[in-house]
Order: sequence, then C-alpha cells, then structure tokens
Amino acid sequence: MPKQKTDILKAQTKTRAAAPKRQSSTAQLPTFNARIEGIEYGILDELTGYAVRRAQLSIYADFSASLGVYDITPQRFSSLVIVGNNPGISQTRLAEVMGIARSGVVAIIDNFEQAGLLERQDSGDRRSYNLHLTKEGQKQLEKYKLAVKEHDDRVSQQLSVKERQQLRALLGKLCIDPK
Amino acid sequence: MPKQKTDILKAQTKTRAAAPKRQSSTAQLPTFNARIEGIEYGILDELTGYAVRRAQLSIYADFSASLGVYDITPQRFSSLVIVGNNPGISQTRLAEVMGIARSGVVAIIDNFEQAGLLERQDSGDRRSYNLHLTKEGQKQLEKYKLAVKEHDDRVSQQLSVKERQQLRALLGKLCIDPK
DNA sequence: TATTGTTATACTCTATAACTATA
DNA sequence: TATAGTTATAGAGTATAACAATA
Repeated sequence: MPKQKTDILKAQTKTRAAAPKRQSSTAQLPTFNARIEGIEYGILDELTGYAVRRAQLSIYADFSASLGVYDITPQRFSSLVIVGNNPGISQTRLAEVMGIARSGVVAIIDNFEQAGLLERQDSGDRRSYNLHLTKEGQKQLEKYKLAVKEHDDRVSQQLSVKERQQLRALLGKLCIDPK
Repeated sequence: MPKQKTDILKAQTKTRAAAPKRQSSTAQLPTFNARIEGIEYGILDELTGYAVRRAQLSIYADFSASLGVYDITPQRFSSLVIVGNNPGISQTRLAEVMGIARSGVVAIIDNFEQAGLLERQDSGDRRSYNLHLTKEGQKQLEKYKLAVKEHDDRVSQQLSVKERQQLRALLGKLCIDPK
C-alpha cells in the first residue's frame, strides 16, 4: 500500500464558503466583465487567445455562481466525470488527463473520499489505487450534471444548437500541430 | 497624493523564473493536454464551457512558453495593451476592465513602473493617478505584440482567417443576457 | 461620506522536490 | 532503478477588509 496518511491530516479538510444560489436557466447572467464601454481593446480584439480567455472568465463566473453551493469547481466536476466514465483510473493517469501535477490530485481525491463520493480501491499493483465513484458519488454527480447543463445552456443561450457544435469544433482545432 | 509607499516595499519585487524560449511560429506546439487517448470524457464533450476551458489551458501553455522569457503573462500583456490604448486610465478603471480587484493592479503597475515601462502621472484628482506607457514601454510593448501575434497564429494555425473571425464572433456571444 | 490607492491577510491553485512503499 | 502516491514547501493569483489621503 502507498504511504499511510495520518488521521490528523485527513481531518483537516477545508470547508469553502458557499456562494449565493442561482435560480434557473432563465435567471440573469452575471456577465462578469466581457467588454467595458469606452475602452479601446486594440490588438486584443484580433487575438483568438484573448477571446477565449475573456469567454472563459465569464463562464467561470457563472459556473461558480451556479455550483458554488455544492462546493464544486470546474476542476472538481471534471474529476468526478472522468472517474465516473473511466472507473478504476489511477491518480497519476487522472493527473495526466486533468493536466496537473500528481500532487494536485491527492487533495481533490481526499476531499471526495471524505465526502463519501469516491473510493480508493485496491489495484493489482500495491503502489497504486483504482478510483471508483460510490453509489452516493454517482447520485451526487447526476445532480451536478443537471446543474452544469443548466449553467452551460444559460451561458450558450445566444447560440443555436448548430452554432454550439460549430463553436466546439472550432475550439477543438486550436493548438493542433499539423505535424 | 495617495498614501506614500515605502522604498523597502518598492524594492521587494519578485523576479520570476524565465521559461525556455521558443523559436518560431512553425515550431512544434506543446499542446499541453487537450485530449488523452483511451479516456472517455462523457458529458464534458457536450459542454461549451469545457471546450473553452480546455482550449484556454492549451493556449495558456503556449503563451507561457512563448513569452515567459519576457516575464509576460496574458494578464500582464493585457494590462500594457489597455494602458497603451487608453492613456491616462486610472488603476480602479483598469481593475474593472481586467475584472480583478483594485488591490491586484497595484502589484502589476508597481512591477511595470519599476521596469520603466509605465508611469503613474498626476491627474486632476490627487487621490488617483493617470497611467501612461513610457517611451520604453511603448517600445517593449511592440516587441511583445509581435511575439503574441506569432503565438496566436501558431495556436490558430489549423483555422482559416474566416474561421478565426467566426470563432471570435461565437465566443463573443457567450454569456450574453438576452434581456 | 465616498472614492482612490494601498496594505495586510488569507485562501486557492499549482509546481517542484524529496520521501515511502512498493515493483 | 523505476513508479505511485504522499508530503512539504513555495510561488503566483485573487479576494476581502481596513486604512490614509483626498474629494
């Protein structure tokens, strides 16, 4: 088994402040920043990267407002979905998928394990764990998914279904090496 | 004049580690994460927000690799461009544009001022400053712009000019309240 | 009283490096 | 030796709240 964690450390999980709750997908968007009147953005308006960044900030603000009550961030939500869709995945592999260091997933998994949403199960190799959602984890994840879909629909409400697909397709072609 | 800052505090600016330099717009993309083979992404593939987030992470990685040598981040670059295009802007207004707290811009401006790229000039109101780029700041900004354009072109190289415009237009429609 | 810039403080996220227990 | 998970630590980034100077 991997190095045993002390109970003291396991106990010191931080509770985060709950954000104000949002009501429905028709509720007003916070629209964090986006575009300030009377400001010249110059070259920024021509950059793909700035457009993505600006969108990401606005989306993040709405995500936080929508799921803060559940103590869920985009990062945490993604972790749950990945584990849910790839049962038995290891922490190292999860770190790779999330694009963060291995050390970073420890806290994430600790947190979900303590909340009873996720389990570290034995793998053949005693150095590693197989990650699985618990029944409760699956149940909670379904709840989160509904909230995230509501959030995502609200954020994308000015786009048709076709445009949303188009947008995802265009985004997916970024940072691709032609080889 | 606003509260005077101590020289001690002014001196303790942090130097950041320079990232490895990149060569040209045809160089290989780091493509940070994007999409890991053999992983099921489930609902994440249907979400606008996740597509934006994933793109943003990849772009950020390339930006850092491209401009890390100059100690420039997207945030810092945006600040310079905004000040350059809106000479005389106040710190509070800049904070509003950047979507961060007023306290956050202090360090950013301190840093640029110490580097001689930017000046805090007197405004009519003695509580506030007018921010201006120095000659050196304008010169450096032009250099950064070239590097950022190269980076942005590399990141968008799989998209035609028309597709890039389309992408920016679609992103611009996100998080808009129909009212 | 209100506003601008500033400071102090704290919290989150992340990376690096060293450590342990296994392989 | 190499790998998986863990820990310690440090550095950005950000927010909140309080403060001084000024309006």
